[in-house]
Amino acid sequence: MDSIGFAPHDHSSCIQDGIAAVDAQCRAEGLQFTPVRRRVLEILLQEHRALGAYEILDRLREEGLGSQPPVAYRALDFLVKNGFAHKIERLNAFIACTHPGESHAPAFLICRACDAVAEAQREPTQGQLGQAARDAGFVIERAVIEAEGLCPKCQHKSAA
Amino acid sequence: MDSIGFAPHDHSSCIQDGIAAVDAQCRAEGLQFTPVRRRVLEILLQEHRALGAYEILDRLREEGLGSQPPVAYRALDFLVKNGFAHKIERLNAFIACTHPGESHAPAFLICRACDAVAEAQREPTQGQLGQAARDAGFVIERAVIEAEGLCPKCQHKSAA
DNA sequence: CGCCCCATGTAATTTTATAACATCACGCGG
DNA sequence: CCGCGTGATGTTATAAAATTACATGGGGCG
Ligand SMILES: [Zn+2]
Ligand SMILES: [Zn+2]
Ligand SMILES: [Zn+2]
Ligand SMILES: [Zn+2]
Repeated sequence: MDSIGFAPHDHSSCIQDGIAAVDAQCRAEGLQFTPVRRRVLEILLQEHRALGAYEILDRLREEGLGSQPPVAYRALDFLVKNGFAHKIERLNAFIACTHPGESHAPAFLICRACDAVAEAQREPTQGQLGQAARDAGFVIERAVIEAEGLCPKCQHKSAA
Repeated sequence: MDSIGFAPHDHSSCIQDGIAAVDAQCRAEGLQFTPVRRRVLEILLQEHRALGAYEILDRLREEGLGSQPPVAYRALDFLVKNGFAHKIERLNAFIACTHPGESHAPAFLICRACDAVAEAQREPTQGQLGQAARDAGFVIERAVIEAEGLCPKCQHKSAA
């Protein structure tokens, strides 16, 4: 289970690679990667933090790409449904996927101080949750795994 | 990691025992288990499913116990803060705790067909999530673990 | 062209949650 | 008993998040 997002990195390639990967996958699957959808993904990719739908909508509005809530929600629905973005339930907010195209059982580490969010990959059926489900005879179709706490950077700050 | 909620059981004792346990803990810790708070907990205990704040508010209103949103939200805040109830982020709804008083790192199994919710206890620092956090240098303070799927009963129904 | 399918534009509304301020009850020191 | 602080409630208003419903537009295809 690896995780990115707290470490320094070439962030412009996050954006370029993210768009490129999604663009490729859309072509492959016959999905329409329209201007609004592309722009919303770009906006999300610019941050390693979660943005609220209305925060995204504000940016779209500034650019003349749409001004009513459904515009943002529809683009986000598309991205989430196809695994290009994720909703962080705890925050009512959305984040670009850092592993687009891959299989997908994400978990999130959310820093309460700087709002950074890292995405980690899990093995769905393994671990405590999978075991608890088997014990209960429950079949998991989808799981929300969101941890809140302090990222390495903010731990050092608060220790000072 | 055990879980209750999907199995048949003496449900009236769920309610009585739940109230009694919380009542005892409030006495012990000097917390005020007021009528509204007690009634909200009773309402939650009557179901092994999550209720929205406004759903609870409706019942309070019928009983003349309060009619504005803050009444319900304040009672729920109290219950959640003290570990007597939990918020299910995925549903924007609340559920009574089935292990009041105990240490508390809950995970939830939510049936999408019948809305039943089971609460399981986890070991916070163990498992995949704990490992991912350690790898990333992240310190978890709180985790939201919510699995969605089919409970045993509803699997049989849908198989038919 | 006429049609379907999908994406988009827009208005209105619903659902969820909080802010702000007034009031009340209880306990405690003076 | 009074005055005061603290915490719970009552009430109004508003904010924030999400959806419903209906109108419009553009591309592919027979
Ligand atoms: Zn980056
Ligand atoms: Zn941080
Ligand atoms: Zn029960
Ligand atoms: Zn079920």
